[in-house]
Amino acid sequence: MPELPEVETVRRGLSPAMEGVVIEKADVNRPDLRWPFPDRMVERLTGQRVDRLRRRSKYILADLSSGETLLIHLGMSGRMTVSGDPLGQFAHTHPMPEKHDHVVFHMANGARITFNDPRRFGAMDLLPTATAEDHKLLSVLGPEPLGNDFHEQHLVDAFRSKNTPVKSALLDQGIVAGLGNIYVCEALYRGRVSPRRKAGQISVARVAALVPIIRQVLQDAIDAGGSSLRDFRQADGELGYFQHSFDVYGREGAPCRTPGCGGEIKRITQSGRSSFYCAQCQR
DNA sequence: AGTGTTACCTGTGTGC
DNA sequence: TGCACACAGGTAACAC
Repeated sequence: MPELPEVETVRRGLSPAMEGVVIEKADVNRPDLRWPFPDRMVERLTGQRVDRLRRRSKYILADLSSGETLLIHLGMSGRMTVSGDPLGQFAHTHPMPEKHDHVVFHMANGARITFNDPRRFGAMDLLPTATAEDHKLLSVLGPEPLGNDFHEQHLVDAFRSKNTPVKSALLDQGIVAGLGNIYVCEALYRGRVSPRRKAGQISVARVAALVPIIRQVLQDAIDAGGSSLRDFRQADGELGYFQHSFDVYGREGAPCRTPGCGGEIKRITQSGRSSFYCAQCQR
């Protein structure tokens, strides 16, 4: 489950194989992922040109020439990989079909895009492009963390009356859209804020400081091609590299990297998820 | 209303 | 090797 940087990495990888290209055929190999696929999905995709691939939070949006948009979510374990395009940018030969290859797009340029998702927490839907932001999954989202609507005042206002731990607040997609467990941990470490602190109890200055930190963490991860843990692959099947840059995530028991801190990274559970942090320098 | 917990799935790693 | 168990990047539906 890719968070925003991983989804953006996938989108960029798919773009040269899909944008401006007609979907010649779509294989839909099961009736559902997390939810049932939309009615007549194969018919509504076949013959449509992908005019643009966009991203909103962790969703990939493919605007089709029919006036509909294909919404794709990778859930926890979803992958989309490209094979066999005629430009030779990707692997030349198509791989053998694998278990959990739920949807396959056969593009008119010879590329094949395979959606594989073992846990099936992913989703796909078709919606009118003109009113895409009204879709129930998108209408509840807060601002894009890398966009202009995510600014210091927004986060200060969102946190002001929150009695919940800042960890939960930053995971709340209605406050800011696209962060997940990893990047929240990393951003709080860089901001020296304890994940246990109540959001409404942090000083305005420290909340404001989190905004550029969040942007930077995400941008650093995008620049590294995302993080590859168990499941994530870029669209060309390559690994991302940002996992080597984690300061706290997955580093339970390891020394804190803050110069002179001397603390040790701890793991605690907050609302069912692991939080990694240094209790010494994150307050 | 706001907040925490559970459930949806399969795969993998660990310890016995 | 086999087995049980904990855990995994998300999010919606619950139960307070």
